[in-house]
Amino acid sequence: MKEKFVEINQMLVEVYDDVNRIEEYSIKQGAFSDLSITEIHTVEAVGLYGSKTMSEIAAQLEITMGTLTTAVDKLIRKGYLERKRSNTDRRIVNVSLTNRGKLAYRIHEKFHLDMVKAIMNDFTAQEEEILLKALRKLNSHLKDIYMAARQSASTRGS
Amino acid sequence: MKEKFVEINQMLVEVYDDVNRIEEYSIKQGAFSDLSITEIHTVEAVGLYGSKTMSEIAAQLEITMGTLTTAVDKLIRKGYLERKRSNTDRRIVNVSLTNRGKLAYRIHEKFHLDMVKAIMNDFTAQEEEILLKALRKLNSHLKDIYMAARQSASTRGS
DNA sequence: CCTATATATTTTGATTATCAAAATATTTGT
DNA sequence: ACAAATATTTTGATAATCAAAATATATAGG
Repeated sequence: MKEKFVEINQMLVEVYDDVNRIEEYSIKQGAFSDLSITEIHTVEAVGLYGSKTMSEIAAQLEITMGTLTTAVDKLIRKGYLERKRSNTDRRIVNVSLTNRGKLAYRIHEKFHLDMVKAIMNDFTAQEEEILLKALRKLNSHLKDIYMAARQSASTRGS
Repeated sequence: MKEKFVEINQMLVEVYDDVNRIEEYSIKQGAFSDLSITEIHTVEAVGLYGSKTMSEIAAQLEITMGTLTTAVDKLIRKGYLERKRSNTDRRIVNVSLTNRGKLAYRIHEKFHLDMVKAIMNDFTAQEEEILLKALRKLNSHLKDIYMAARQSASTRGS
């Protein structure tokens, strides 16, 4: 029994590392080699449609706004993002993707989908279905664990 | 059909992010809060048994030896690692875990297994088996993709 | 047995990602 | 109108990383 857990853990760790490294390599080739993984993720967080505020993006990425400010500065310099002060509330900054940013978003998305397709290639429809179900469960469990950890981290000492 | 790929991709991305964050929180609590995730991974790479050379560890972690040198310096200062020059070849440095390092290793390992156990708790034996199979497949596919990317990255321009 | 070359590691100098806390600008509640 | 709250940026610091130069040691060929 423990054997199985050990192997599942091993698999998860390796999958994790591989995904990370594959993503890294895939960016360094390709048309957007001037973006780091972190930067791609910021582009992803801004999203294709409309704009988001600095607070929204920072919350989604779980980084401080200070960190985000410098990240956005650089992505604007590189031509992927746009910054616009809100007219209704001048404190708020609305960040959106430029056309170049949208292109980067779509290409990165395609890379992800291609990877999934390659993986699912020799899965039967039934296996696919079961995997999806298992992943949903796995994901929801992780979210629970994560929320609990987050909670205990933020209330410690209070 | 594409729908399913999109969801599987989404699940994988979220699992990835959650695992990362859970690990981070779990370290920041616990007895070894003076270690970062990167440092825990270095401890893991050194391993419980015997010693490894700088080159071996750097290769395993896919970082340069320069990076590793400073990482090892700090982990020695913190009492997790030991450095010893080989007697048979004075160029070689053998790195091993101290008792404190071994304890950190075991506790981190336990954290991983507990997480897997918590996740698998309400999986049926059959689901467990299928997830494991899927993970094996996923992992082997990722390794293939990874090797190909690595190859094309290292031969580009030659 | 020397010397050139190869190997293992460390040092140096730089960059990127990150944070917490202070500063700035703007809005809102009383 | 002004104090408190909110949104963001700036500042000053640290960690992780790399490539290239420097150092130390080993090995192979004459």
